[in-house]
Order: sequence, then structure tokens, then C-alpha cells
Amino acid sequence: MAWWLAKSEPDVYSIEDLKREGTTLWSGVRNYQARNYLRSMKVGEKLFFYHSVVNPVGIAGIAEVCSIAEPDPTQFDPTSEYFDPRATVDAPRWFCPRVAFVEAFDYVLPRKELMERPELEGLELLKPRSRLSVQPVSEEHFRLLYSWAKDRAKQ
DNA sequence: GCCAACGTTGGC
DNA sequence: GCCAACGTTGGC
Repeated sequence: MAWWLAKSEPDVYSIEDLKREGTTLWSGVRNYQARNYLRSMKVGEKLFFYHSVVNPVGIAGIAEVCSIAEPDPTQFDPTSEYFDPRATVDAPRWFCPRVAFVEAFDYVLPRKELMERPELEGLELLKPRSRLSVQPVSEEHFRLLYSWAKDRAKQ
């Protein structure tokens, strides 16, 4: 069982969009390391849904893998901004799992607050200039972050 | 297989 | 909008 964090710009796709739609294909990732993480995700694994390029940036909720990675359809679509002319149906390059909405936090955990927590030492997200849009999170960090989100929502 | 140029990411 | 860091591309 692994734990994850995936980034999305809420102007493009937010936790509220996922709440409304129920599930979505996590398509459009075009980085090999992130792709490898997406391919290793198993049904039932949880992801933090992180809002990037917004004020404030932070962890906005939770999603869950509901089906394992399949070829990302946007790579074959010439009208998509994620079209990859080097990909073919027989030899796809990009893969994406389907994820389901679990919850939207009442209190979005701001990145700024996370950076003040020494307990989060080693969290990929907080490493300087970490850019990966899909990252593993340790179970310990996942539980810690989840309980902080809950506690802050009560305040 | 090196490496310079280029494009992208993403916090600020 | 800036810009540092990083990944990718492609000529050699």
C-alpha cells in the first residue's frame, strides 16, 4: 500500500471539479518519473489532491485510485494540448489511473504552514524546487497531514 | 554520449 | 511577471 500526492492547478481541475464528477482520469502528466508513479498506483490507494499555482497553494483534499493506469487518451488526440505525436496506440507513452473523490478539506492546508513543521522533513513536496506533479508520501506523513487538516478545520 | 539550447514548472 | 531549477531535445 502506497500513499501519494498529486498536483493540479485548480483553474484547470480542482478538488471541487472532482467532487462534482465523482471520478476522473488523471491524464495529462508528461514526465517520466511521474508517469512511473502513476503506473505503480493500486486500486484503493489514497492521494492528496494538491492545488498549485493558486493563492494559497496547498493540500485541498483526498482522492482514491479506483482503477489502475491505462493509456492516457489525450496523447492520441491531435486537438489536445497533451497530444504526443510520438505515441501510438500500439506503443503508448503515457498512462493514467482513474481516481475517485474522497473528500475536500474544509481547511486547505497551506504549503506555507507545512514548511513550518519539522516533522515533515523529507516530504518530497517541501524539498527545494521539487517539481514532480505526482509524488509518493510516507504513510506517517500522510496520517500526520490528514490529522492536521482535520484539526485546523475545527479551529 | 556530451552538452548547449530550449521549454516548462511552480513558488513567490 | 520573474526566474531558478529541472527535463528534454537534438546536433555533433
